[in-house]
Amino acid sequence: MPMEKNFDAKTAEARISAMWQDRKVGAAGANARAGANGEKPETFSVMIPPPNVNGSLHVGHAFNNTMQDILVRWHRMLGHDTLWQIGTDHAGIALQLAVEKELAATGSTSRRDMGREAFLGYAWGYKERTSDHILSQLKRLGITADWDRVAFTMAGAPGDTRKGHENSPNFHDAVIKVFVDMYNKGLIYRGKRLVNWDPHFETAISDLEVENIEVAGHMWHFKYRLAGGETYEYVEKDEDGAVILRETRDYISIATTRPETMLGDGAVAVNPSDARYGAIVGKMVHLPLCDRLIPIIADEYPDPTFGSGAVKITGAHDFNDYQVAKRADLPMYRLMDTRGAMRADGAPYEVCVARAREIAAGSPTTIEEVDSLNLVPEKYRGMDRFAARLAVIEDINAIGLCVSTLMTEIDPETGSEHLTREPLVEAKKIMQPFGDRSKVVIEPMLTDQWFVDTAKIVEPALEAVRSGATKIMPESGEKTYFHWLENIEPWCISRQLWWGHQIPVWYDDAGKIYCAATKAEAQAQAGGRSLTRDPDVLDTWFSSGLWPIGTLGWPDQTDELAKYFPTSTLITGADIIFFWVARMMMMQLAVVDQVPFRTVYLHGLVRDAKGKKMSKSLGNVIDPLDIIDEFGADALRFANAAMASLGGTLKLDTARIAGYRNFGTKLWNACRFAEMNGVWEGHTTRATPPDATATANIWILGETAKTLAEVNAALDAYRFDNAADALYKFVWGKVCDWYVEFAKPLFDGPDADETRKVMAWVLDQSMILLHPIMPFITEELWATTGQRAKLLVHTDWPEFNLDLVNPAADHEMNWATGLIEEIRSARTQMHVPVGLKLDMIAVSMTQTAREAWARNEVLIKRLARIDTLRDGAAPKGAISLAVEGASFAIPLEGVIDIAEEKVRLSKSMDKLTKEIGGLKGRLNNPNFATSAPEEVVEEVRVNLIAREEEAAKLRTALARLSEME
RNA sequence: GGGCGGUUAGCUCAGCGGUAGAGCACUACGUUGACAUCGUAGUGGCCACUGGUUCGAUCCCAGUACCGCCCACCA
Repeated sequence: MPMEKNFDAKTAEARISAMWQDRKVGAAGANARAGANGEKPETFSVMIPPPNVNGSLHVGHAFNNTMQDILVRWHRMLGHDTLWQIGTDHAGIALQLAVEKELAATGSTSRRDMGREAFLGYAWGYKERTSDHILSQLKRLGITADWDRVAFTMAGAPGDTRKGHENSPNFHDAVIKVFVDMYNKGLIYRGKRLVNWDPHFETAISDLEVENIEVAGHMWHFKYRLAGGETYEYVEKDEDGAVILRETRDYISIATTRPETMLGDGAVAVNPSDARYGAIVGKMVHLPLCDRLIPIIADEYPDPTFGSGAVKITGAHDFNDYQVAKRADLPMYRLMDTRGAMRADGAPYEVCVARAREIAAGSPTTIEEVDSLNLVPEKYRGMDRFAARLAVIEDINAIGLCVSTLMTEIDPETGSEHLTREPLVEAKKIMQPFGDRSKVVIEPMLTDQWFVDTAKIVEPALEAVRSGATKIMPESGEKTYFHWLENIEPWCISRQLWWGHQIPVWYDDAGKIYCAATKAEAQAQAGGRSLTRDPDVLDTWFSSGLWPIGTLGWPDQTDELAKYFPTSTLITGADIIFFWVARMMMMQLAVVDQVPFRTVYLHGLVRDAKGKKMSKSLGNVIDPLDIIDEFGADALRFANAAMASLGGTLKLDTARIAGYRNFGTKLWNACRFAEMNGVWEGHTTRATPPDATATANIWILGETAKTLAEVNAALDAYRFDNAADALYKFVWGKVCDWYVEFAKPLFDGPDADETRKVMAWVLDQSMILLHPIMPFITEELWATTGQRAKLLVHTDWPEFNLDLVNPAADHEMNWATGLIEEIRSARTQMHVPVGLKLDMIAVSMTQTAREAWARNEVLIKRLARIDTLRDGAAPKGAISLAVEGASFAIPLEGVIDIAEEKVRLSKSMDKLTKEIGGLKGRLNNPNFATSAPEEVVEEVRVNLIAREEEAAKLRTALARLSEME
């Protein structure tokens, strides 16, 4: 049965993928070979960055998983006991968003109407669907993870259907155990803190989930009048100390980009060094629109050179103000509800403000009481924060408390100045925080949350990278890692969501905390008191932070944990170094006191061909399945490998993928040619190369050895691009372009048998070496050619070495191919018809050249389309060729254009002259000879001699041409 | 504001002390015993700019410009 011209990726991939799964290729230790003395096989383990179950995989996942699969296949073929742990992440907030969108799109009842339990049931169903799809996408990519070990970060949580992750360890129990242990060790605490609040999801989020985006905003200036009608002398000076403004004021001017928060101000702060306000520090000002007074306090925070130098302090709604308020022990009045609207709860304003006045006057209070006071005047209650902003501005302006300022205008024609008074509203670019998922403006909000006291667990994570116990690649990643961890903030881990691990904490009526793995245990602690469970769930990253040990069955001391942990390599996007990598480091070290991985490889973001971020709104999202449908998985994988240089962004260009699809076809057809010539007949797959006597055969064996060495070195250094490049150049540039062509005449000669053996071996090695990158086509070729004892995926990685390289054969092949290229080039430029066979005259030839010619005559003649070679002088009307040790002439009287030949030779001559000039220049520089290393000087000398020899031959040829004119 | 990275052929990128490489694109030719998803031969580059170190710099150092990315509390 003859081979088809092309590899049929569509049908073959599905068949091969199914076969790999049937034979449990990915199962831990599938190829594990013990060493010579029966010792334990070396292990190699990687953890997939678990894809979020909120959607489908994009090209970034394909890229990431290709690299993992290349490493895993490589190590498996090396005989290492290999584990690729696969699974998915429940993706807390992201999944909740996806489910809400689906509910909205299908017109179902909303989350709130459904209630927590029904919503969770729906979410589990959603997860089953997306998880199935994601895993099937990964299978189509050809990855050989251990499919019996699909883990899930919420496995074992209440409501778990177990569908899609039947064998996952109970991740929920592990997460809960870690929480309880950390709580008991004082590493997790609860507190009322200012956190980033997402008004859409109505939950706290961590700092990392906030994106600061520059938007066009405004800054308003308001007057806060001094209490009791007091006044003071306001003096403003310029940089040189000259007075530029002096006036009596009864107010202090404050600036704000968020006017609505003034309703919750606790003070106005000025810098203690600010001479303008020294006289009024400690005095009270009247808060506009509100029926209360607040003090002017001194604090280092305000910058006297910015704005008016006075800052309103709203402790409950601004991170800076929060710090000031804490320092000054100011009450922090929360103004908004969970949806970001001005509070409508609590007692009437009159009642609240009366109590606030008492508190300000020193009446004892509690955080809870302050939080219960609603200091939003009735007029604004229930208004959205943005509507309230406009209302506040309008109302302050109406009572004349918007600052007007002196503005200078210069008449461009007369040059005269005149003063105007304008209400001051500055247009100002402001950095506004947005939720990375919800895309709504984040509100700093004073709420009760759970925190990991990261400062207490950060040090081992820093030390592990400092000491090299874990290596981060590229190295710049380590700097990023250090910078973040050295400035780490407490990690807010509680989320007011439904989808996630519910926090294992119960409260009694007095609010006392009982943290325990189960309610029964909590109840045991609480005695007869009735308990209520904390409704919050954990940040999704808290559980994915435990991915390495959780997937291996911790806290049980499983065999896998003993064998595969710490894992070998983590391959993940540089964008989640803080979210995930740093937290895994901290968590694993805190829980099991070991680093989670030896090496971290960080890669960039995959973008489209133009370098644009792929996004749904731009419509430039590429679905990896579409690419696989069009070009095959191997082409996508090869493109991924070839793009994977360390660092930077990666642009995915379909033209490039098409090129690698073509590469697969090229390999396929080379094998087809070999098959047609029966090279695999009676062939047994062999580890050692066959003996070779023909130069071309000796040469290609050496090239194969070089390629193996390059691929090994590249993969060892995580240079997937170099590995792909070496293989591409070898298979296309060496095997197909030259060796297959050489083999054609060799098959007709005395070396036919040897050539068949060599070709079979070389192509076998090509399949093996390419297999980690292009597994499908190579597996198919492996099955199509020869008798194979094992699947290619189970075949041993070769061990032959560079002894196979024969420098003499290399040199001779380079000479022969160089000569062929010279002849072909001359023929083309002289417009010699392709089909015309030519005779060639050896004008001069050294003994070495004669021997080289003799050994490769049949190859050269065929590839250069030369009929005969004889000795003699160059006749009139011939093309001249000069190569090492020989000069040739090809008589073409009547065929060639003398002028054109002259141009051709002159062009070569120019190039040579320039080169010789450079070489001579260097040699003639006395400093070069004395300072440069000897071998460099020698190289230049040898080079110069060779070039001058060539030049001499060319000169002769040119002179002859001139005679003919 | 701080940090990190980039600037090499028309495009996408390698190279990183010895006078430049690949793929794609482009041009010409081509049904040569596998391959037109191909072959052969070509075209195309003051390696961003300015200094410095060196016998020698695309490569090392300093500065400039432009472009990215990350982090950050200027009200």
